[in-house]
Amino acid sequence: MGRWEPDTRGRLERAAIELYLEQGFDQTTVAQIAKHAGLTTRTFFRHFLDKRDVLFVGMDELKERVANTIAAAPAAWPMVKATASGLTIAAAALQMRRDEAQARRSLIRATPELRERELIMFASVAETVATVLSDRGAAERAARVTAQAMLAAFQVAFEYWGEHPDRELPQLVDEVLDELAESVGSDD
Amino acid sequence: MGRWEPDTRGRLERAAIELYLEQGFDQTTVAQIAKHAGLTTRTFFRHFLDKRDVLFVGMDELKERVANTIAAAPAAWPMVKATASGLTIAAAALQMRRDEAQARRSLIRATPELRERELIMFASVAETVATVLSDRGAAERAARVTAQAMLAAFQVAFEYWGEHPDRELPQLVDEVLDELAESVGSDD
DNA sequence: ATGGTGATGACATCAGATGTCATCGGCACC
DNA sequence: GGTGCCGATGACATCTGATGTCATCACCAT
Repeated sequence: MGRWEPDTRGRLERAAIELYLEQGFDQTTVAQIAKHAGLTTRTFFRHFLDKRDVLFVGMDELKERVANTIAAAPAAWPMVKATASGLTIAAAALQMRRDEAQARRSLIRATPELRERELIMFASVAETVATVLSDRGAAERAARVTAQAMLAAFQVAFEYWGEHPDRELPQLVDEVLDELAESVGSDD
Repeated sequence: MGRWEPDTRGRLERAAIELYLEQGFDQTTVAQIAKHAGLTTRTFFRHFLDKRDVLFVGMDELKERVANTIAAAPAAWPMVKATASGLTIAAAALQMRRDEAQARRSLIRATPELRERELIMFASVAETVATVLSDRGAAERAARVTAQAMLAAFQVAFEYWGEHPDRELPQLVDEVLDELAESVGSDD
C-alpha cells in the first residue's frame, strides 16, 4: 500500500513507542512522532484515532480470538469454564510477548489518559464476552455480571503480573479466578 | 467565599449540566459554559479539572462513605458481606437522586469521553474498597479481586437500572450479586 | 484607612484534533 | 505504452481544551 516509503503505519507506530519510552507519553507531541517517522501530523491521525491509539493496536484482534474461543467451547461447559478458556488464550498471547506487554503496562500505569483507554478496552472485551455467553444460552444479566467479574479477575492477575514479572500470566489468571470463586462463592 | 456574585462553583456546575443536556456534551464549549455563568474560561478550569469533571463531583464523597461503611462492618463478616453493605449504601444514595442519576447516566453513555471517566471512577472505588478489605485482614490479592468483581456487579446493576428505571437500585444490586455468586461459586 | 489574601479577569500560548484541497504515485484499462 | 482514475499523503487552516502569567478587585483583619 505504501506509495512513497513503505509501511507508513508501522513507522509511525515504532516512532511513537520509541518516543513514549524515551521521554514519556505526555512530553511527546504528535508532531514529533510524525517528524521522527518522516511524515506529517495529519498523516498520523489518518492511521490512529488519537495519540493513545498507538498503544492498543492489536487488541481488537485479541478480543476476537477470546470471543471465538469461548464461542467454540463445548456447549455443556458452564459459563465460567468457557470464559476461563478464552481468558487463558489471551493470557498466553500476552505471555508470549512478555517484555513488550510489560513495557506497555508500565507506560499505561504512568499515564492516567492511557489508563482510561485501557479500561475502555477491558470493558469492551467484557461486553463482547457477555454477548457470546448470551448467545450460548445464558440469561443476559447473569452473562453480563459473569463476564465483567471474570474480566475484573483477569485485570487483577495482569496487575499482579506487573509486580511479579517472572510468574506466568496464564497460571496467575487461574489462581485469581480460584480466589474469586472462593470469596464470592455461594457456599460462603 | 464569593467576592462578586456568590457560588461561583455552583453556577458553573449548573450552567454546564444545563448546556450538556440541551445541546450535548461535545457540542458544548467551556467558553459557552463560562459565559452562561457570567465568568471566564480560566475560572472554569480553576474549579474543575476538565470539562468532564463537572459530572463527577460528589463521587469522592460517596466513595468515602462506601469505604467507611465497609470498614465499620463487624469484623466477623466475610469480605462479600462487608462489601455488599457498602455497595448498598451507594445504591441507596443514587436511588434517592434517581432522576438526576439517570440523566447523568444517559449523558455518560452517549459520550465515550465521559464513559472513560466513569470507568476511572469505578476503578478508583474498587481500589479503595480493596484497601479497606486488606486492612480488615484479607489477603491482598483476594481482596483486590473481590472488590473489583463486586464493583463489576454493581456496574451491571447500575446499567440494568438504566434500562429499568422503575426498579430499585439497592434491590438490583442484591440480585446481581446473587447471580454472581451462583455463576462463579466454587460449587459449580 | 490600610495592607494582605485569595479569587477572578485578561491575555497569551501550546497541543490535540479535524476539515479541506492540491498533489503524487501506482494501477487498471485501453 | 499512454491515459485516466483512485487512494494515500502533504500543506494549510482552524477550532477547542488546557495551562501559565500577571494585573486587579473585593473582602477581611488590624
